Amino acid sequence: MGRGRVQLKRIENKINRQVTFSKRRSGLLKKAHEISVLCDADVGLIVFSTKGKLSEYASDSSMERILERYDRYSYAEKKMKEPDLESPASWSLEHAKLKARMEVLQRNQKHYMGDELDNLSTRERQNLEHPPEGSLKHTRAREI
Amino acid sequence: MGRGRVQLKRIENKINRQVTFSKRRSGLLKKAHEISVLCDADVGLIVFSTKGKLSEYASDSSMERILERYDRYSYAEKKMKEPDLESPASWSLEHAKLKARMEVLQRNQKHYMGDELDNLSTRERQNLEHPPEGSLKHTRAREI
DNA sequence: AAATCTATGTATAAGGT
DNA sequence: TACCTTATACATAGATT
Repeated sequence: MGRGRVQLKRIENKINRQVTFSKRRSGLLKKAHEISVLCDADVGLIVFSTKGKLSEYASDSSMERILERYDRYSYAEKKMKEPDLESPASWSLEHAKLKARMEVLQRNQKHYMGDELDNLSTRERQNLEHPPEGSLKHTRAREI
Repeated sequence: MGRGRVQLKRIENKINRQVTFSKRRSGLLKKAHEISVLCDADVGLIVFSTKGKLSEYASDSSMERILERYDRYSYAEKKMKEPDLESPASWSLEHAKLKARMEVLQRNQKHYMGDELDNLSTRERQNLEHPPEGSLKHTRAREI
């Protein structure tokens, strides 16, 4: 592209790497959007820069919903292939991965439900249990 | 691209849409890979076709790890912005999303731990509790 | 670091096999 | 259906500001 071929290997010059990242990231996000619109595809794209900054794109549905769909699909796929009971080692690896992810989510929950819940007024707690009309609508907007 | 401009709207012709999807998907996956290598970025890409078929790309680290990182980042970001205690409605929306995702993961866990655990031999159960050396190494290969 | 400018390399829309 | 071909649109490396 541009004035010269590109070797598919890490760009060592820090400046060039950053510039190229910025250019290509926008190109990638654009293409992700295009395929989602043109082809009616559900797309989720997550990009962490070297420095750890997050960029993301999610079609129509939110990233949250796409990741849920991904989880469900991955699970269904596993069922299809019939869990490999012959190799409990690799099986327990899958389990460990799931568990690790669970723990992250649980930690989040705990913070929300525990620590921060203490700061909420009684009224706010009631809203948690019985959310005002409309506040959850988005969550159900599109079944997959 | 190609022999004519492209309107950014859903391709109505089913055949063309499928063909374009196939071409663009491979282009998108390629670009995702390129930016990850050239710019040392951590990339996760999830694409569901109209028919619901999944395609995915994940750099070095596995998709599982990228999604964990995404969860952690999202959570940290939320903390930075300081939970908006003034609007419990939107707050409970976030909570509902998290909870929904938890439930998917919990369902997966349950299937693994419940139904299918019954089919494992005693030896295999022991491996679950005390996995053989090396079986979990991959999970810790790269801290973020 | 972001914005603009171009020469050049790529992706891909149509069409063909 | 999937793989070629080719004309054209697009993306982008490198340079400049």
